[in-house]
Amino acid sequence: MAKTVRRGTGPRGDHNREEFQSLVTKAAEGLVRQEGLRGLGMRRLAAVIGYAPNSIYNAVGDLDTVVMRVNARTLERLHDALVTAISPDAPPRDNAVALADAYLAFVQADPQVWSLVFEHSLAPDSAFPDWYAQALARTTDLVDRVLQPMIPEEDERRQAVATLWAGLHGLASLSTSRKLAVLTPEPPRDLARLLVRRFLG
Amino acid sequence: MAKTVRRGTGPRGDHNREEFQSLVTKAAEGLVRQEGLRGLGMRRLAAVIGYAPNSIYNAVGDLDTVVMRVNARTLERLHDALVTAISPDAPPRDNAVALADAYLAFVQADPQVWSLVFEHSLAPDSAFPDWYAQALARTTDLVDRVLQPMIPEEDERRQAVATLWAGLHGLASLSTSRKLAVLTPEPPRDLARLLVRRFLG
DNA sequence: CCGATTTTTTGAACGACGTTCAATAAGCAC
DNA sequence: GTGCTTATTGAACGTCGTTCAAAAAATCGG
Repeated sequence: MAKTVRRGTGPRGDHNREEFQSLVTKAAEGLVRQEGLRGLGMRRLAAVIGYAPNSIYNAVGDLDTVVMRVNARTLERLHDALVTAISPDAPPRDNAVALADAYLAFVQADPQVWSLVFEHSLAPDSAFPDWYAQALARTTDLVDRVLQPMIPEEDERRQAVATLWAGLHGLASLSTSRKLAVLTPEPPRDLARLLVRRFLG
Repeated sequence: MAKTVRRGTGPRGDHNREEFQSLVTKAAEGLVRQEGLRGLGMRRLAAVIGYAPNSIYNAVGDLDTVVMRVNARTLERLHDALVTAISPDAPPRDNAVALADAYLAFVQADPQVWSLVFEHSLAPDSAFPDWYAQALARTTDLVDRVLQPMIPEEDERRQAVATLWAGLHGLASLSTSRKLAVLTPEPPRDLARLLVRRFLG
């Protein structure tokens, strides 16, 4: 015995790089889910996964990078949730409403993690990350495809997608920060349906 | 001489309590305007106004309180900007579009300070501050009055106000975080007009 | 006008934080 | 085994928000 005692340094061999990154990301997501952005700290995160902070710096990067990774995962999860909400043979209008419903359901089920995507503001001089733009485009493309039969013209449809997307975002954002309930008792899902129906005429 | 030398303690008599609070709020607003939420720190704020951090704690409170005060001021400024945008004898539709324009112009002119209102998320267990709800209601009431001739029924109008307000917020929010330009090259003002026009039929 | 009390102001300290440095140990190629 | 790369760590640095206790100015009662 006493052979497996850690002496403090050296690789453990428990994870390869990718596994460790995933471990860090999921642990960070859990912290945010329970206590929000304020609950996510480097030392705390390291303690949760049972490593020293430096291991996170080595394999992932600083706190901003960790947040970005959580956000990337959130966008993927949102995309998956939206995909299962639409059915190819349903009327476009129904699909649009179903997308709005799924969006708000996703946000309501995981408000703190979703909020992290927008609470975290990247430095205004740094370039917009490519993977981030792509993850966003992958999701809004879903809306684009749903609207295609209703708005065949490309530019017009792109504007409609952006506007509807922003509208849903606004409803979700004000909802999670309790600024929507102050204005009206209606659940955000009803307002989202109102928005989609009125916008699509 | 040397009579006016500060020896480190005791009131200065330069400001009464209200003036000092206003001084702190405006200095904090300036810091946020230049460097965003990350640029606002207690020690830095104290240094800017030439006092010790403790004086801010004494007269105002902790950093969260300072942020709240800046946000209250921002909502007031937004309200003033919106009031001057509408004219009582214009068609309601034009006033609605004018409100949207003024909103987005305000955000574009002061994006960092405006973002602070939504970046700062209050603790989820604490009660929603009354003055905050009132400042919000004061502003959305403007929208309500503008829509009154178009949507006479009260409940329906309240929902329309909330939805439009959230939609504008979403456009502004995605715009300041550069997440809207990724989707479409149109300036947010055009999308806001699209939203208002389509929504109001 | 003076003494007591309240209010304002401060330096110093505390604990926690993000991040970096230098050292050490494990895994790996040959 | 030997040398090299990689993972891992404790300790340190500077900064931060906040609190404490003391001191000085303002205020008030007589």
